[in-house]
Amino acid sequence: MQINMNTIPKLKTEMRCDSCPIRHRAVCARCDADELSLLDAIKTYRSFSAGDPILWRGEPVEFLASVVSGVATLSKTLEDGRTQMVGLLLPSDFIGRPGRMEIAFDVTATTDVVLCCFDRKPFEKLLMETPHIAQRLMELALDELDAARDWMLLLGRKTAREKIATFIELLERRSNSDAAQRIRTLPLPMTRDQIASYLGLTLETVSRQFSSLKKEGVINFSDRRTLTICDLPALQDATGNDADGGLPA
Amino acid sequence: MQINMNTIPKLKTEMRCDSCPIRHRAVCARCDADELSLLDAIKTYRSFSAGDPILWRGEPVEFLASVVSGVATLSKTLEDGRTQMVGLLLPSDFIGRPGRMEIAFDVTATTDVVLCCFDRKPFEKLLMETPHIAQRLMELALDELDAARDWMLLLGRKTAREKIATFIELLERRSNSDAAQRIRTLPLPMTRDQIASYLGLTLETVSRQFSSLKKEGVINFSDRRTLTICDLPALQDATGNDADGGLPA
DNA sequence: TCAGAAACTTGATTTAGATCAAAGTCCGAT
DNA sequence: ATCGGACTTTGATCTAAATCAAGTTTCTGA
Repeated sequence: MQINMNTIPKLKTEMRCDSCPIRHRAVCARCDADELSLLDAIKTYRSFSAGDPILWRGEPVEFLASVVSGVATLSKTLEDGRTQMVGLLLPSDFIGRPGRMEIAFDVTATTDVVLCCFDRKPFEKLLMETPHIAQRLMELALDELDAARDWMLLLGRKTAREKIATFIELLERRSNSDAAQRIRTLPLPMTRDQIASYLGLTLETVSRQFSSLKKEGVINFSDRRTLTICDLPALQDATGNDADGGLPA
Repeated sequence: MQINMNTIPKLKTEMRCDSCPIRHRAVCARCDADELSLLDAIKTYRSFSAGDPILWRGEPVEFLASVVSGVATLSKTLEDGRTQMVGLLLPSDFIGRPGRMEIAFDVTATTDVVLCCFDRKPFEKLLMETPHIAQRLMELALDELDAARDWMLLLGRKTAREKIATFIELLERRSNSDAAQRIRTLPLPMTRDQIASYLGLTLETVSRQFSSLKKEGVINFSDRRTLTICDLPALQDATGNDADGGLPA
């Protein structure tokens, strides 16, 4: 199944940027109407099914892209096959690095994914000429760096329980669930195995920790991919993070 | 000892950018002579002694800076005191985030450190007007992101031995040692405790792994802060990384 | 020059999570 | 409707690294 971003057919859908779900968070967030139309002119949508590889490590990539919908993962592998997920790509996240064709990890769709892709050459030209795009890209990169550092703390020092609680809290925070709902339901976008890979655990440990949080009434599963947070404060308490968190949004 | 970057006296040394050791790698790397003189006008050197805190988490910072010499660390702490180092700052690395006063980690000097500091306001202005600076800053941020992802793999999946070997190999790679020397000697810029914090281990495990690599003849210590790599291939083999590594430099 | 502290090493013991193993559940395809 | 495989749960056992505990070496400052 040698599908990848370079060979997948382009789908020029009719979606207008105005009504794009990630319009105000993605790399185009700061663009005005004129700038947006420049991006619009070079964009192409591509779709991937759950499980499809999107990019492979070391392979040259002709595109840069924003995730429009769905969830993709970045992962790295040691020579003997141990793998670690090094990033989750959720809607509005950006894929690719200007000025470099190769990436140092594999990108895989874990749910059905739609990408908004930009051909490298014209995008890089636009980047030079459009500070609003360059600035936003920098901001996204720095946000990812912050997230990567949070994850280093998790991987290096948190217990299995804290890792699971942090993961659930992350999904909750990045989901578009109705704000002040006390009981929140969210789809788990990955298998236990993939969650384990993200958290530096084994799938058995992930399963046990889910079971234990469930027994304590902190969470519940209506089905194994659909999670309910029954006690958000207890969950936050279990993350090991400082309670402060900074100013209210 | 409430020393920090905002209160430390500025030392306007006479060093000219031309002869600066990080001229071609730091945020100024792409600047031409004119651009360099703009940076020169707003730069100030600040010195820190080994052990000094440079910045604290959450405190507003009036400066952005490049490391000129010495080694500093970024670290994060959980509420109960467990800490994880989330970055090593070596000469040419950049500190600070345009557009945000606060940082999410502590910065500490582990050796004597000299920073080349830029006042936030004029630097951000310059950033807007000077694509060569903005581009280089983006490149540095993306390099750090790559490094952070490598470290996530290390923290999540490597054994203690692999972590130590990777760490030594990193120091070797980033040191300016004479290129094709078969036996290389390098100073360890940190204590065992700090190394443990960087690698997600305890200091005892760090010590044991050093001892074991020493017994095998892979490394040697002339003094506990001075390391000799006796068998670089064996060391690289012990990192768990792919042998390929990409093109020769 | 020496006392005390900080940094480091090494050994003994414990433990969180990995590994090994066996069922149980769900889902899509015939 | 049911078969087969992918995914998940739970239990038993093992182990790498943490923790606990002495010592030893090196550095610092009086």
